[in-house]
Amino acid sequence: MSANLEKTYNHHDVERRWSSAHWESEGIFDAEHFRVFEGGKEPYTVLMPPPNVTGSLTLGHVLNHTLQDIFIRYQRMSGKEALWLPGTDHAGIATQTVVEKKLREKGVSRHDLGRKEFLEHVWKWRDEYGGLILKQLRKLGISCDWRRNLFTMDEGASKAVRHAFITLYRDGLIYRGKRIINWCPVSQTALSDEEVIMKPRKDKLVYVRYPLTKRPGEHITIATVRPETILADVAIAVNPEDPRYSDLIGEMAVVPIAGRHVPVIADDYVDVGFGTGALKITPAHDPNDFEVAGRHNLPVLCVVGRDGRMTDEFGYAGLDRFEAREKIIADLEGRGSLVKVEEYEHNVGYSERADVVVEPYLSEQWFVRMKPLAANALQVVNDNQIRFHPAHWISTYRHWMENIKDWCISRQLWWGHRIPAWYDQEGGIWVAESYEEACHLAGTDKLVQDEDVLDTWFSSWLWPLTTLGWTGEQAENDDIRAFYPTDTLVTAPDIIFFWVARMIMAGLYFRKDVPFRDVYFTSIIRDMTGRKLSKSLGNSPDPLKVMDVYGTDALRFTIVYIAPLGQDVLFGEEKCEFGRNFATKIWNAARFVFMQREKAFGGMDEFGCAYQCFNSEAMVLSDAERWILGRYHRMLDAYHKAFGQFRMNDITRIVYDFFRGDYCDWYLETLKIELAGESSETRKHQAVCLAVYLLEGVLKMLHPVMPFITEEIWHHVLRREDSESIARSAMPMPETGWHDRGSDSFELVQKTVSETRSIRAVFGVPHDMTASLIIRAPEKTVRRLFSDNGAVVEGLTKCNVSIAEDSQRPPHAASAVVDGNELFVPLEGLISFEKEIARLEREVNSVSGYVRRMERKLANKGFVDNAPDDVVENERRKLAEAKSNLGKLQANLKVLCN
RNA sequence: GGGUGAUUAGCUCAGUUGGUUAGAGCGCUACCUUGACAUGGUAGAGGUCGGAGGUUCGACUCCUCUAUCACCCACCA
Repeated sequence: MSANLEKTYNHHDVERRWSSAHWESEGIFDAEHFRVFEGGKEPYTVLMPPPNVTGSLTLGHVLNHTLQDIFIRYQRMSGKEALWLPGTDHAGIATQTVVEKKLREKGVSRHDLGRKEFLEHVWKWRDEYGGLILKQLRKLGISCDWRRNLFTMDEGASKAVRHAFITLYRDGLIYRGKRIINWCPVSQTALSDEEVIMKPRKDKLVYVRYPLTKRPGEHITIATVRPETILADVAIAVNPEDPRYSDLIGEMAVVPIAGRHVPVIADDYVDVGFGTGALKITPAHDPNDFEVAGRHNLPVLCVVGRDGRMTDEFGYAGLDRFEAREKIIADLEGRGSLVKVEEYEHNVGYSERADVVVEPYLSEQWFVRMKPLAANALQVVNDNQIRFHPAHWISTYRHWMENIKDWCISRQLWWGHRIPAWYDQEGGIWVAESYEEACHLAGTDKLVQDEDVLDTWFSSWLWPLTTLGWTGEQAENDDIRAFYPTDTLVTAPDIIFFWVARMIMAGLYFRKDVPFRDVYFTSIIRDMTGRKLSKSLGNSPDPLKVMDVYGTDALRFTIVYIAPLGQDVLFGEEKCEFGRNFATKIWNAARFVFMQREKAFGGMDEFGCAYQCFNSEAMVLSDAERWILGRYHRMLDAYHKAFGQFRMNDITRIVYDFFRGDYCDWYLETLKIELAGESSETRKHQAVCLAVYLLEGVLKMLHPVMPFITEEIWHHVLRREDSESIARSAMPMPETGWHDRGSDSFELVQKTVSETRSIRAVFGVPHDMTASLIIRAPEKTVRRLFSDNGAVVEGLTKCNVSIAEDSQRPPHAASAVVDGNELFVPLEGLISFEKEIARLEREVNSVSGYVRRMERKLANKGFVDNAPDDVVENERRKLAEAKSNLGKLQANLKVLCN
């Protein structure tokens, strides 16, 4: 490897050289429990939210996994034994749907194949395509311990699921019951409440007349949006307080079309103000009606089947529920039962996956009793044993926990963990690890296993345990002892209920300890107009393409830079220019530093020797160097603090600002001048060492965000083996006290340079022309500062500098005042007096306005009496400085006006 | 109906316990291809911080009300 970098930064080469495959073979990212137990290293663990096996990489993954990688790399470099647990989720409905769709293209349904053969197809599909997302994640450069990759259907995880189910069942927290659940007519399975999305929808509110049995000619009118369920009506309900209907309570009414005689009942549930104040009761097709029916001992009739088609005996059977609705409205009208139809917009539940209206469906399902689990899970968050970032998610979490309902965990699918329950011929339920065990318990071998599988999240909620090898019966091992509880969970806020809350419950229940300490909720990524990214909108850029065009580091840096804690992110791939430009800048700056190194030292060996002995404390520093070291340590301090506060976009901002604004724009520019000057060789050697030292520090700080480019450059800092990694190097720590060492005196030089450059630009002094700069500095220390930095000022302003305590003001000069020091740039032939007068007048106005405000402030007794002394003192000092500057500005203006 | 968050320059956003004349990137204007970098440099124009009130010596920052937008939760047919 040559000592310096290639002239042009090529991210493809760099990413190829330091690929995930390279590090996997070196075992660089592997974490071991013995290093915790015997090596005394502190553990740090991140749980990867397992992506769906059906998935491919989205920008959401990019943000999410980059953040996790940043945490992991940072902690690894901070000396912890950092473990990142990867894996994939079997994603029940999603995967089954994908495979069924593929089969359907060949004209085969899963029922044609049968359960066993269908599952073979799913496994085959998973083996073939299931690794795609992990491959893509590797491209992102994330540093997991890939040896521990877990799939939620692996044997260990499956064992854990069975154990969890059995334990909860024995503890009375899982039960089987007949309830109204959310039914997806497309996937033909039950869903949990969380899998139902409420969406506004326009429907018809239909007013229907029900004749009263014993009062010929009289009737009661109800309003419904689901007229097709009239066929299953078992009562009419009114509010007991409603005077309009009080005399009708106890009467019988006739259900149109069905001809059924049903009672008029009174129930508080009915809202007097809605519709007609009378409500039809259809227990099988509405959860509220089901409850009302329970209170009044009413029968339950069902007219909609599992496929969303009618099953009634009134001539609608086989019709889709929405077709039946239209037909019934027409039929009601034909019979004269229809009063009127109103347009009505209301919220309707849709199936998350299939995006169809969910059918409330009465069926036998398995449920988890959530209230007892929620109590502890809420407690640990209230007690700060688990911290949310940003913290405001606690109120959302709390609200859900306090209003929690039982969790429907059975799914009428084939792909998933089969429910470990068997039924005997009398209908008795036997929950056991295996058929054999169930037979043993039941005392018979005539048992049939429950056909259903478990909700995917029933395995996900055990993820913190199963990834560490917990199977329930095998509840203890070295990994769990070393790494549980895990530390940081990074996840999108939309699965706070699905996953985060339930993991907390499971951790507390099965391990008696929280599953993690900190939860970082990532931003939701939107397009530039604020819309959510989605495949159907076509507004979702392909991250792999973005990585290819701009570079993986550029994408990682950009997305973290623009993603503040707790805020949505508007992303357009052109934003990655920002990260790409920064990467290029780093490359070029490093190349420059290495060039200077080569000039000063010749060979890498000579440099290596000097660099390894280098100590900035033992070096005689220039003002610029003292300043940059002060800035460096201040930045380091801010950087580590930002990590502590989970302010991830701050860390990119902090390093970016330092590197661009301070290191490149000022410090490297002064370094050029220093090295071109007359200093001794030793001094030049030290200057180069310092430049490399600071560069290496910045590389380490950037490494968690930009792993590839920092790795490449780091390998050029010294001779290093390919097996070595910056990822295993030590993160620099801040030293305080640089402020006291006068690190800010260089700022006066900077201000002087900027003012002088401004004058040159405003008056159009040609670039190749050397001008003069006269500095009138009343204080000796300041004159000393300028004379020490004379070459720097001359180099950066392209002016010959002269310094004096009280020099004559040249006649044709532009002027400026910096901290009480006057700058004169003689511009014979170039100066426009009008321009200069206008410029000075603007400045005088601005400063005198400031002075007036400050005088008013300090004349205010309330301020002087109430504000802290140091604040008042500071304001006095500022006023004095401004007044002194103002006086000098006015004097210079006066000279011009005469 | 309840809850949460946002509102600062043309655009996208910083502004961490209230105390410098409110900052950056992109875009824009002018100048510059100088031996790290035009994916760059230097200089410049451009906001009074959604609106109204209040607390305070002092408010972009705290409180109240209000407007707009976004998201989450909620069984009124």
